[in-house]
Amino acid sequence: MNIKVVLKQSTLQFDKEYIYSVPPTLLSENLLGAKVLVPFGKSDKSEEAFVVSVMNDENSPFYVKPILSIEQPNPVLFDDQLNLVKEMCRKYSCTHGDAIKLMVPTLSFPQEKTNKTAYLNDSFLSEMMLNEGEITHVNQIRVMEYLLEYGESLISDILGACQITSSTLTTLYRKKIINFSERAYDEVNQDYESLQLPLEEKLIANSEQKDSIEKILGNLKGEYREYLLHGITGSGKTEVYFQVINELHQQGFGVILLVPEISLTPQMVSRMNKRFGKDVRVIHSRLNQRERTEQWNDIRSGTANIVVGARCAVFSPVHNLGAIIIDEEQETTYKSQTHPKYNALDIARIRMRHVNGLFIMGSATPNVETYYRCKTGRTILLSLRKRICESQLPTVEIIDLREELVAGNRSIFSRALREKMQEAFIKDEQVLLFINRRGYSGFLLCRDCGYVPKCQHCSVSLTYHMTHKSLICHYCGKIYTLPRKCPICQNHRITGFGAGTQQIEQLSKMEFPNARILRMDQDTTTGKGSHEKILSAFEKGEANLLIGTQMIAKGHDFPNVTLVGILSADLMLGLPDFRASERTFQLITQAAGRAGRSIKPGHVVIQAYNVDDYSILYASRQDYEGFFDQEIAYRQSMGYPPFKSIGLIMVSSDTEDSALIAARRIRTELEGSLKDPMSSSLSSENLEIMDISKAPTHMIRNRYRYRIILKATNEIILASCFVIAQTVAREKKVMVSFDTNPYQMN
DNA sequence: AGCACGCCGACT
DNA sequence: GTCGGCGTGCTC
Repeated sequence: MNIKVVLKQSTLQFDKEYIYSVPPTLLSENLLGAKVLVPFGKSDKSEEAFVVSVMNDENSPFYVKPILSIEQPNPVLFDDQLNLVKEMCRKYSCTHGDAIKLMVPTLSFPQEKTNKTAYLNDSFLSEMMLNEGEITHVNQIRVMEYLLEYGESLISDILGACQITSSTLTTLYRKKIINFSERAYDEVNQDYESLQLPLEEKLIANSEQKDSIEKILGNLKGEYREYLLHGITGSGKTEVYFQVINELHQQGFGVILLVPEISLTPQMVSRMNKRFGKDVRVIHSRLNQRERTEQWNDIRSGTANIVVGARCAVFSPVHNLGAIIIDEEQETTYKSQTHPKYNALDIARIRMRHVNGLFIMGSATPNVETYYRCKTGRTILLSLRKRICESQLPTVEIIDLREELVAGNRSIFSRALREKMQEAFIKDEQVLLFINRRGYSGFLLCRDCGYVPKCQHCSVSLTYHMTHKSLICHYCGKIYTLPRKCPICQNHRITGFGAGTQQIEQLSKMEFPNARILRMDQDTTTGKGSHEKILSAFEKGEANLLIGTQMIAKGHDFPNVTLVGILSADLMLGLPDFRASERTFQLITQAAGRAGRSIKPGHVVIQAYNVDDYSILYASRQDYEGFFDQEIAYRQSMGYPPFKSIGLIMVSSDTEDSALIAARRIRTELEGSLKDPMSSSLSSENLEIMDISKAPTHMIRNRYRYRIILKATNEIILASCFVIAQTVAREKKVMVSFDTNPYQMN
């Protein structure tokens, strides 16, 4: 018998289906989706491969080699996953192996039953020994940066995340910078069988929720259906998900529920556990290889058939998959940043279409692309308009910061915001202050000559970390000491600039000496569960002012918050990104949704310079429809998604010249194929090639970056452009990466 | 990506 | 004569 296989390890140039024969001794029932070893190439080197089809006819056109062995006979990939692999190759121009690696855990060597962890030495942390003299190796810096960010972590996680071997850890241990410890197996892994189930009762749905549930479940006719649950925060989308999952589960279907970031949604996970007990498995990026494999095995074997997880969980091998639900579908975390740069929304659509199931999205501020699908009838729109508890929508006030300047107020707090904050504190009510993460990270500036310290390896300003008294490059992770004086003009007036969360905290302390302040950002959320700690401390009223980035808008309900301030709502509008307006609208709407979640009326103060921008105006009125109408007109006139697909080719090399030369070559190559109708499907009708430009971050990790932006009528066109780019890159020995419809344009 | 083939210059 | 440079092309 003959089979077609694809290689786990290959490149675009030779990635295709290869035909092999199966010797009679190896014949088995379940070959489709199995993992096999095959002899490959002139030297017959043993390669890992996956069976993608079993051929009935024996008359293969060429000589076929027999496979060597069957590694895993039970299908490692289900039929719908095999289909997904093919679609991903087409859509993202990745290899079969690239796609498959997202679907199977890569447990290369057996691991011990204990979980060894490493953490930064306390004395090291307190003495702040961070300086360039002692730690010079990039790998060691990476580890320290990782541990600073995540706290105590599993060794396997560190090795994987920092791309290092254990020798680096040994060195750091010898230098007394880190320590090791061991945690018991059970601490990390729940014992699902002994998990006693105080199963949560289902709540009574209100009429809107009931209507949505009925519409979704009424359509179980074995046809593909796609829904958008459009509901403001607090309208009870979660309960709709749960009742749908419950019904499908009763009927024997499996379900995948995606959430933006597991660590921000502990309630969702615990409610799922309470509701569906031992049938639930949780998948997220903090799992180590063995934990991941265990969860995956339980799902693949059918021991559990409900999966909650982050982006990567969309590939789970769930039996009889009935639905994929994506909560907060507008979140950027659903788009992968590494090749293949898939979007979980697209993956879910492909999978559910193939199995004729349900694809359900939920959001208060849907992606423009998603809402457009509703308008064109491809997605069924279900609206939840009422908040469950009888709370009122907050009142919104827009402050023009230019007028504040004219009035002589150069503080980051407008007069109105300061007044409202004082009022709230007097009434013993709570305040949330949002700052825009992007463009707001603090950096160091010489007040005399204007010098800003930059990373030696990346063309970005270094971020000032007050807690570690150091400068850290957010691109490569290198840590620098804080200069005492300006290296250019030797002056000492070199200080922090830009309103990072830390500066805002300090300014708030000065303005409101009586406020009890909590801050939530990268620095205060190291270690597991720290998000949760800060949020619940605030919920309990241990502070009356919480300052943070968008992350404070998620998860918790704060009934005593009556005032929300957005310090600079329009910072993102200046970015060269076609999604800037959409992101601004989403930020404001989300932030506003945090005000007045109970009987007390809420108030929102939006500070901005571009107060006339439609994203700010519509957000202040909580008018999604109005925003959408204007935004979709803009997208159409400019030829942006969903009307056309944007492709981004990034060429990088260790010299400026070679990167630019390769980028030019790619561009001429692409232009050539436009004019040559015989060679490809590309034409000037379906593809527009922009000029080469320096990437906004021109250098990262010592590599120079140029980009070419493409506008095409569909994504398949882009995929063929990427193949051309890839071929040129191989010739010119440079690196290329590509992205379709990126969420960030840098 | 590897790896073999193949076609030229330098060398024991 | 042969060793080895790396340009080109193939991998069931």
